[in-house]
Amino acid sequence: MPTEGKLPATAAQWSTRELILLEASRLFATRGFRGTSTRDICTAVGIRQPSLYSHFLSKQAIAQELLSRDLNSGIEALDRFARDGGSPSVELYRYLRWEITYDLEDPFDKRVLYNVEILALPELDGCRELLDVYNNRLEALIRRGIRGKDFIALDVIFLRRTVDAIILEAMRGSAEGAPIADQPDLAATVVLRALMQTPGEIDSVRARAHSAGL
Amino acid sequence: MPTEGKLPATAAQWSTRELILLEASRLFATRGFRGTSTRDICTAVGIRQPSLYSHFLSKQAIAQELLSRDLNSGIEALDRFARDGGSPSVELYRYLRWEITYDLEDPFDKRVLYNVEILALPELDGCRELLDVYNNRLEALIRRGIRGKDFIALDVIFLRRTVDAIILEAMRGSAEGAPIADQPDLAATVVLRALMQTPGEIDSVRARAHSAGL
DNA sequence: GTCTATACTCTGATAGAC
DNA sequence: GTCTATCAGAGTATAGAC
Repeated sequence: MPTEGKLPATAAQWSTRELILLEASRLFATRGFRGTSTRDICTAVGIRQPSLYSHFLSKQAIAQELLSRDLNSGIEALDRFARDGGSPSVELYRYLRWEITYDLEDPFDKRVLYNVEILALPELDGCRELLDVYNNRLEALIRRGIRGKDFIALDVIFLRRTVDAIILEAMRGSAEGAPIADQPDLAATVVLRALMQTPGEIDSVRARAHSAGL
Repeated sequence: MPTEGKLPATAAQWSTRELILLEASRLFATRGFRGTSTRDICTAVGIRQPSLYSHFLSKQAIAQELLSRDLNSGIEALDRFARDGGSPSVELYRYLRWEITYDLEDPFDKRVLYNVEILALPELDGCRELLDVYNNRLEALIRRGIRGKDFIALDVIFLRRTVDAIILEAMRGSAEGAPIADQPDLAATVVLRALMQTPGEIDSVRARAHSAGL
C-alpha cells in the first residue's frame, strides 16, 4: 500500500491533515518527538498552532497515526508475500526489498517512530498491539525458515530484532546521503547472508525473487 | 576501560556527580533525553533540582559526558584489538564480544545516546568528532577484512552501519528480558556470518579468538 | 555543595469570534 | 476550519542564604 496511491501528486493539493502528518514526520525525524513543538509543525504547514486541533486530538495522536499506518502496511506486505508461497528465503528477500524500497520512496519520514520516546507514550496502546502482530508475523517467517533448514537455528527473537535493526538502519543511512537505489538489495543481501544456512545460494534466491515479480 | 574500575563497589559510596550520570542514563533510556527533566534526575539521585548545576553546566553536558565516555572506551578497545594483530575476522569477533559484554555489564544505560535526539544537540560538537574517529576505526577494520578477502566486498559504510545497528540492538534486547549471557556471542556470530566470505569458518574464528584471550 | 525561592521561557491545549 | 487570545503547567537555569 504505497502512500502515493492515496495522495494527490503535488504537495499543493494535499489536505491540511495530510500535510500535518507529512511535516510532523520530517520534524520528528530530525529533532525527535518531544523536540518538535506543535508550533513547529504548524509553521511548516503554514497554519497557526491552534488549527492543528481541528485535525488531531493531540500531538500524540499524530505519532499514533503515523505509526499505525506504517505497521499496517508492513503487516499487509508480510501477509502478501506469505500468500505467494515459495521458500522462506525468497519470501524474506522479497519482503525486505519491498519494505526498504517503500520506506525510502515514501515522503513520510519514519526514522524515529520506533524509538522509546514515541513507543512508550501512554496513548499508543493500540500501536503496541499492532507492533506485536507485526513482530509475530516476522518471527513466524523466520521460524518457518529454521524448520525448513533454510535459516540457522539461532534464537528467533534475536534474529527478528536483527532484521528490524537492519531495516531501520537502511532507512537512516539513506537520509545521510547513501545511494538510495542500492539500499534495498544491500540490506536484503546482508540479512540473508546472516540467516541462511548456505549463504552461497543467495544468487539463486535473488533470481527466484525476481522471477516471482520483485 | 570498564566503568567498574573507577567506581566504588557500592552505590552508596558513589559521588553525587557519578550518581547523576548513572540515574540520568537510566531515565534517558526509558523516557528519552527530552522526556527526562532535570527534576526527574535529581529526584532519582535524592537531591534538589538546582543542586545539579553544582556538577554540570547544563542538562546537555550530562549527555555529552555519557557519550564521550562511551565513544572513548569503544575507540580504545578497537585500538587494543588492532594492536593484537590476527586476521580481521578474529579482530572483529573479539571486539564485538568485548563491546557487547561491556555494554551489558556497565551500570550506565547507553541505549539512546546515539539517537538523533541527542546526537543533534548543538552542544555536542566534540562528541561528533569522537564519533567520526570511532567510525573511521571500525571502517578501517572492515576495509582490511575486504582487502584480505576475509569479508565480502560490499559498501564499507553500509557494512559499518550494519555492525553498529546490531551492537545497539543487542543492548536494547537485553533490556527487554533477553538472556544477557547469550547476546555477545549471538551478535558477534550474526555479524561475522553477514560479513565473512566463508561463514563456515566461524567456528575456527571463535576458537582463535578464545585462544587469543577472549 | 546543597538548599529555598524565583525568574523566565516554551509548550500543549481550550474558548470563542469569524 | 482557521483565526486571535489566553491559560495552566512544566521546563531550565540563576540568585543568594546556609
